[in-house]
Amino acid sequence: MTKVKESSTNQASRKFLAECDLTHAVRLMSGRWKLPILYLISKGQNRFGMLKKVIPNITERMLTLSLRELEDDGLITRTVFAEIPPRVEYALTEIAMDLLPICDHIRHWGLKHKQSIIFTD
Amino acid sequence: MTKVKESSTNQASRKFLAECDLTHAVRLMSGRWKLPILYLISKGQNRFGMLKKVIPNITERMLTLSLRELEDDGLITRTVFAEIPPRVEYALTEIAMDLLPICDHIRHWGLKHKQSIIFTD
DNA sequence: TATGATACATACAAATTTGTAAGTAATGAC
DNA sequence: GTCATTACTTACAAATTTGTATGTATCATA
Repeated sequence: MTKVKESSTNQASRKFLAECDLTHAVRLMSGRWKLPILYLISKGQNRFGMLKKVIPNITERMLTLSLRELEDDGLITRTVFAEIPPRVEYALTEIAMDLLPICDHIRHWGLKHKQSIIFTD
Repeated sequence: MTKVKESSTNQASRKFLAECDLTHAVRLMSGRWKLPILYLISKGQNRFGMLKKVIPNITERMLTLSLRELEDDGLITRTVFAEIPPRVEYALTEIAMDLLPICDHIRHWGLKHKQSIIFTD
């Protein structure tokens, strides 16, 4: 969620893990607000103000940071319109749209997992 | 990776997000070493020492913490044998095995994403 | 000239995750 | 009695992520 910092074991293993396609992918989804944002954009909530309204608890700062990261990771595009007051629209990229059906699988598994825990504890 | 701390906005939104099956699921996979560990256990690397050997860069502390969390989350089981030197074996739970095919999807998407970035930058 | 609307930016602080270094416990082999 | 083996634990520190509070820019409208 921030810039690259100094070199360290931390950075080294991050790089190492990025070589694996799986951990690379999971890292892209890993910010707290990333997937909610992606999902909502796909549902038409494609402006800063809209997202702010529909995501409870998110702060403007985190919304900004998350949008920037999603953009840097090639998951959303950002279009600025030369209007006042400003208008900026976000949209999913193709690769992000490919992620949506996988998210359905993950969501389904998440529910199953919740239920499996109820019956185990 | 640690205990529950004081109440805060942070905790509040974590709880909120856990209500969503998708973010709940992603959170389970989100530790840096979680999926590598799960994968390796599924491939027969089911002891502490084995995992330590085959996962470059991981520290004993992180391995311990990750294994504990996976256990707490119901993704692996831990079996202690009454031997000296100690022998402890880990195994995937059923719900964790259900995750494996989904991981294949995610991995495949991760590769596609990497390629999409190469051709865009 | 002041206000509102929109989409941010910035300085700072708290919470969380990850890493470093050293130590523990049990016991059979030497 | 010392050592090796295995699977950890603990105190501490660094790095990363998330949150709080406040400020900025533009221009049309009142």
